[in-house]
Amino acid sequence: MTKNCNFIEKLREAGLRPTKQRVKICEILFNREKTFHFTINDLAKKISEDLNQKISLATVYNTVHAIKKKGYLKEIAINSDKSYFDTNTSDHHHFYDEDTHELIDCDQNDIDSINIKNNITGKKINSVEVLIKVASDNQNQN
Amino acid sequence: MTKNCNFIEKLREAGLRPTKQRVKICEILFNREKTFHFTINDLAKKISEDLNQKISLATVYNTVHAIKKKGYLKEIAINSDKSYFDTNTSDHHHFYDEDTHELIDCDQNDIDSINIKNNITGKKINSVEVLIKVASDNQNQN
DNA sequence: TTATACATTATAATTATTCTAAACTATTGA
DNA sequence: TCAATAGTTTAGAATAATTATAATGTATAA
Repeated sequence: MTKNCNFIEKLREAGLRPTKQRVKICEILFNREKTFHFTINDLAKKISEDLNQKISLATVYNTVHAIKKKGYLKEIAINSDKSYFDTNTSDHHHFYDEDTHELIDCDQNDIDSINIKNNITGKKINSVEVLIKVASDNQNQN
Repeated sequence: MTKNCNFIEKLREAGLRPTKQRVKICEILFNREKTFHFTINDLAKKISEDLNQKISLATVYNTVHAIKKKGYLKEIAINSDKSYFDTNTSDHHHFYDEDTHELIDCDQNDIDSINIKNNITGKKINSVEVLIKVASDNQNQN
């Protein structure tokens, strides 16, 4: 239960009230060795599996977005009807497996750093993300 | 009207029957100097503005996807509830203006070519896309 | 030109996400 | 401690993008 206190502090620092629901969601998202990717649907399913108590879908959306706004989650742009999130907020890129619809972190060594030589005038760059779409060799693209 | 014949040929070559609707959509998409970006909604609106006759939304979706499958359109991954398409099918990257929700082609000179040093085993790379999100300097990042 | 396979259409269905308004809860300060 | 209040959760409705359906229409091949 010391873990919970951990998240309570974290949420408080982020200016988010540490409600039961938020703490539970933080546990699921951050109380693990490795970072991971998820959709809201994945998360909602995991919540109802791991907990005996349910959290309203609207709350899951609100909470994920609140946490994301504070910078503890990244949203990954993929062509899909779903939004993907990443608990790894460091600067990194992704492979997207079009067969399995799985997102995979791209190791820093897998790709040279991206160098933008010209930006749009009057704008600042918020993010630079590379998405590498892959699929089985024998499968037709798309 | 020679233009139409042009698209009729193109569609036929792609194995798509050159129906009235498909030809009309091709005209709107490809009968112009510069390539451009659009959402299905943009396109549907433009159709009903330019033509006196309407094309069913379902047909717009079907046609765009059929044309895309043949490689005459690219779909661009943006974090959004909408799908963006690009009539420029060459290898290039994008700026996305978060203020105006506008997609802007990234010139080849604006960015060094991307070099993937390690791919996922057993998969082939279908595409490598860079999305550079920009916004006004004085605006807070989302 | 006629059969047939493919397309179009309006509308219903589906899915992801956001909104709403009522009930609830964490926090603040008396 | 306890009430006031500001922020949160919730179920369900609303919205928006997209896909499915099934009837009607049309291009094409023989």
